Amino acid sequence: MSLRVYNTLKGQKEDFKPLEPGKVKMYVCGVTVYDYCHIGHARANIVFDIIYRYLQFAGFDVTYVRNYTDVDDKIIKRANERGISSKELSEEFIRAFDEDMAALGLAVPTHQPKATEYIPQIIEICQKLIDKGLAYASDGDVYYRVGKFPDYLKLSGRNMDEMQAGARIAPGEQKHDPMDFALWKAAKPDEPKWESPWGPGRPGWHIECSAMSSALLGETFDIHGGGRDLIFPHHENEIAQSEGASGKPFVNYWLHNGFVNINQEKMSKSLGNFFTIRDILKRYNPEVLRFFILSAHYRSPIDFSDQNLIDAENGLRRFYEALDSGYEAIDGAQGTTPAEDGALLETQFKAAMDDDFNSALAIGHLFDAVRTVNRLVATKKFRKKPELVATVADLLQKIRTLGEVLGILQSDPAAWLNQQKKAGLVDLGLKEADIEAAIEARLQARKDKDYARGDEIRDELEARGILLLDTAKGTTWKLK
RNA sequence: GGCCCCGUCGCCAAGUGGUAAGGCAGAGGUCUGCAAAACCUCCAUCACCAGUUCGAAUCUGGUCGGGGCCUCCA
Repeated sequence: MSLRVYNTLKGQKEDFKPLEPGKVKMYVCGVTVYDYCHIGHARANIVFDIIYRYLQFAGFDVTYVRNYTDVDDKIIKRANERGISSKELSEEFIRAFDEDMAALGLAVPTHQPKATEYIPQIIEICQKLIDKGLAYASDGDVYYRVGKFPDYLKLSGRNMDEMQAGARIAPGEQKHDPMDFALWKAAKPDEPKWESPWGPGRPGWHIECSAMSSALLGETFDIHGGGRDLIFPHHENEIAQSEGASGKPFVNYWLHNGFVNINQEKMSKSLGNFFTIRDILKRYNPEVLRFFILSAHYRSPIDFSDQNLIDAENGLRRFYEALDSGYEAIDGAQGTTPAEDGALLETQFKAAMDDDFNSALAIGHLFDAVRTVNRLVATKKFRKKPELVATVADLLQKIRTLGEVLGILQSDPAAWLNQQKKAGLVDLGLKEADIEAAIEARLQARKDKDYARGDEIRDELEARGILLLDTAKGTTWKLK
């Protein structure tokens, strides 16, 4: 089974063949750093995180580049509003971004370039495009002459005539044609600026990705990713810039993740219905958010709601409870003997991920493995059956290894469950000591065969959201 | 208006020609003093209509419904 990916450029799934066998060069558009990241950013970054992880798991040597766009109209505007420099503002939000991504457990990319560190390369591309007649300087600005690039709109599948109907030239722009776009913008007063052959100015909107990707990955590379909304104009323009300048194919596989919706509607700042990652992590474990996102295919829209996150939390709990009881049951036994069930799980997992990174299907297979573990552990005289213990040990090992590819199931099971319980207690306004005291009281009542009193205590706790569990090792509790 | 996507069990969600994964919820059972968890069993013909095909959730056309891009956006 080999990897297949959906390529936006072709509109279909294709066999994935890297330029250089065994190596993958991947670029993903990062964020413009002027505000806190929202859950849409979380999805995009988590999705490409697991693509990065899976490619490595599949044996590729991956170079992963994710940029920071730290010069931009929105940054300038926001910095001016706050009376600080663009640099101060962008540095603040780069830190915030890094914190958020770390909280979400993302692997760190190979390179994380900043646009402002690539100004010379940006100017070079602009010059090359001017030399080739694909761009022109106009009153300190530089614009891309879209009409000179025949492949324009090949990614988004649009048509020039229809696009032109809606295009217009904004006041202050010096375009020859409404469809042309800015590569370089002359600096206005109080704007960050760099010297250039066309006077002091700053990069346009799309050029930095062309510059950084070619500098770090070469003129042609394997994978370019980002959200669907970047297909036009951002990625379309990147293609025009990069292929225009180099005369070579820019990217072989374009991957785009779907949106996060709120109540079936796109989340957006203009609608005011967005949640920041920080907001979410106050209420939910980061792994819950990741699990929720990975429980749908990356190209599908996903609906964000409390109920859906609670469902995800319950699903994750099933994993951790199985891991917890499984590890306890094997009591330190190692999965030295590869078992049939474990091999099957790995085969199915790979098949799912090979099919355009179908994490939802992969998780389904992991759930199957959980049931197998639970079933075996519940077998009578389990501990006296070495072959079953070995199978469970192997399965638990596999579940964790494959979980790591998805960035989940890496916590200590008991600790994770405990942390969930404690977080829930705070919500319920209860203290652990009170519960322990109630358990003691009930234990005494049961010793005295006063089951009525015992049940009464249990019912009282249940009414407050706590379930008591009688196990072989004593009474524990969990959130209802 | 142009381009594009989606509509699968009560909910979430896989499944692009071969007869519907998985999770949650629900029903019955095993276990339990009673419970909980776990396990076992059960629980959908895929918005609608018409085609293509030996065979369609999967292909084609149409209808209805929802969403996205075309302006900053993951």
